[in-house]
Amino acid sequence: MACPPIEELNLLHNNICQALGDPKRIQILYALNEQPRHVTALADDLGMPQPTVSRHLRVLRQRALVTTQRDGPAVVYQLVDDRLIFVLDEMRQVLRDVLMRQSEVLS
Amino acid sequence: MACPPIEELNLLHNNICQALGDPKRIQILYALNEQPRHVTALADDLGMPQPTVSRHLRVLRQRALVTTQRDGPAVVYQLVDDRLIFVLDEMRQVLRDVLMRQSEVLS
DNA sequence: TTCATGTATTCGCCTATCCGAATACATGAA
DNA sequence: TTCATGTATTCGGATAGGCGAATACATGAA
Repeated sequence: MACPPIEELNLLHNNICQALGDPKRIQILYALNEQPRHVTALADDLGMPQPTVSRHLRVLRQRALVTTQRDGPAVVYQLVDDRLIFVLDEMRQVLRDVLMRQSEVLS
Repeated sequence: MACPPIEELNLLHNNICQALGDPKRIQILYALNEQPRHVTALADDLGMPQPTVSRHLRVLRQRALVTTQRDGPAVVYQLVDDRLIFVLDEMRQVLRDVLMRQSEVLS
């Protein structure tokens, strides 16, 4: 039950939490969980400019949350670990519950 | 397996991911999980200035991740839901596994 | 080598957020 | 009411991170 050492919390923050710091990156993670994709396919499917997607993917790649694989001139991105989505889903569930309890108190 | 609607992803981002966007706030969440505390106690235990802690707590409070309770002139903060820590621990575990696999590949 | 396709980066600007220092506010006791 | 304690906010400056537009780079086919 002890707090993890500060170095480990910084690791957690730098590698995962910071990567989740933009809603578009969360959207990209969910999209890649649904199916690995080319950069252009992601951009089309999510309605974002290609450079924007590429920049966000770089952030995710630098933090080792996605992996890449060449396919001719294209690059296929995929999630490095399904559990990232599980964790996001759990956060959504916690949020739902918290907001639910909160609205009950207010009523 | 479909992606959640963008509005829900924004909710998730605004309420939780953004709150995890500073390592000091993660530290505070872990500290509060260990034991609910006054602002000053938190500041002392974590070695942060009181206004800094207070500002971070406001962020957590506005996102409903902590609750408050008056105790004379002091204010006791506590985690709104234990699962927040479970989620953080799971993220740490995923990160450990990913980094482990990565170092195996490199060797 | 040249071109078409697909991806990554750079630039400049703008906004968000952090911090330290100072100060304002809230509570309860005397 | 006044004071001591504890908490919250404001201010200014610094930094980080986002975006659009333009451009550079990489790959494979011809």
